Amino acid sequence: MGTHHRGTEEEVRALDAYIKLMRAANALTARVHRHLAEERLTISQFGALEALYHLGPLCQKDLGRKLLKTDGNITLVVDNLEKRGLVERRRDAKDRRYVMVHLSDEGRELIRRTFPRHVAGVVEALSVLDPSEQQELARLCRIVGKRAAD
Amino acid sequence: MGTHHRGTEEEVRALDAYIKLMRAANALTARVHRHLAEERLTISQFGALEALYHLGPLCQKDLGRKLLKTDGNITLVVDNLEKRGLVERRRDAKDRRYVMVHLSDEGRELIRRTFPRHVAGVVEALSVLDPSEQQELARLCRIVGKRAAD
DNA sequence: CGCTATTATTTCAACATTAAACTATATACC
DNA sequence: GGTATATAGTTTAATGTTGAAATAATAGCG
Repeated sequence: MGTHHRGTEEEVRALDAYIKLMRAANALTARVHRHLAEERLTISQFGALEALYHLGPLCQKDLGRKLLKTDGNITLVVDNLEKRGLVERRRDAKDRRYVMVHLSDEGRELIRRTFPRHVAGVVEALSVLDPSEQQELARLCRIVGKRAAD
Repeated sequence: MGTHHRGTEEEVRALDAYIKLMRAANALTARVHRHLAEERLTISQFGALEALYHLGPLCQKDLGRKLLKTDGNITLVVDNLEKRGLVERRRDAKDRRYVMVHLSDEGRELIRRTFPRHVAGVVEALSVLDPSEQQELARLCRIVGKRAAD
């Protein structure tokens, strides 16, 4: 087991699952990032572009909700995407608190080109599990994630 | 399912598992960090202290291998722990390339006090799964992590 | 022995991330 | 209508994170 802790069975079991889950997440993140690095995209930038691509223009608050990130973080990520001309900020005329983030043509083209490779990478990484195992993994993670989130 | 992508069954299944795994890892990380924040410890700092506590003094390279982090990262994390007096750097006399990192008395006391609460938090977060589910989650994550790592 | 390759660590630039303080705008309600 | 409250976004300080370049020390080998 992946832990050096001497504890009850319950503790060792929970710690082992925890560590394995974290390592799997880290390893997957690193692998996915390898793809993205070729386009000089970070994972956060890719996540933002993908959300805008699939959901259409979003205000920064909603973007943060989708990506589970803080306001300040979204400000920076959008800053960096804007610098590269991949997205455009448009202040909402009706409620001037909101900043709607739109994909630029270049951003749309980039995410359209990049997304299939991302999908292929994820499929490949998870192909070590058969379909029912993938579904079981998703089910267990959903339960754990839901509990941990509250 | 957690994805808006229109693709083959295989793709949707893999993406769903991927997203659920990432969200579970994020949520668990945030929850664990809540505990640690009370002691003004980051997750990385806690990880380093824990490794030193359970494995004894390590050089920074080995610490990085345990925590799956880069050399430069370890330098910074150890810097911050050292500033707080929780660890001590000792240059190896035989091979002066190595810096051995030792827990200070204060660091040992802190991790001894903190670790049980960490364990309790992990046990609590995973208690939504029964024992066999936890083991299955660990098994699936181990497989995915191993593949993704190479 | 002396040169080369390897290994451990540090430094640096760029980006991520959070929490907290702050600004700007809009809403609610008396 | 004016004031309190809530919401969106920005800024700042601290830490993390990587990848690449730079340092320092050792090991291998002709």
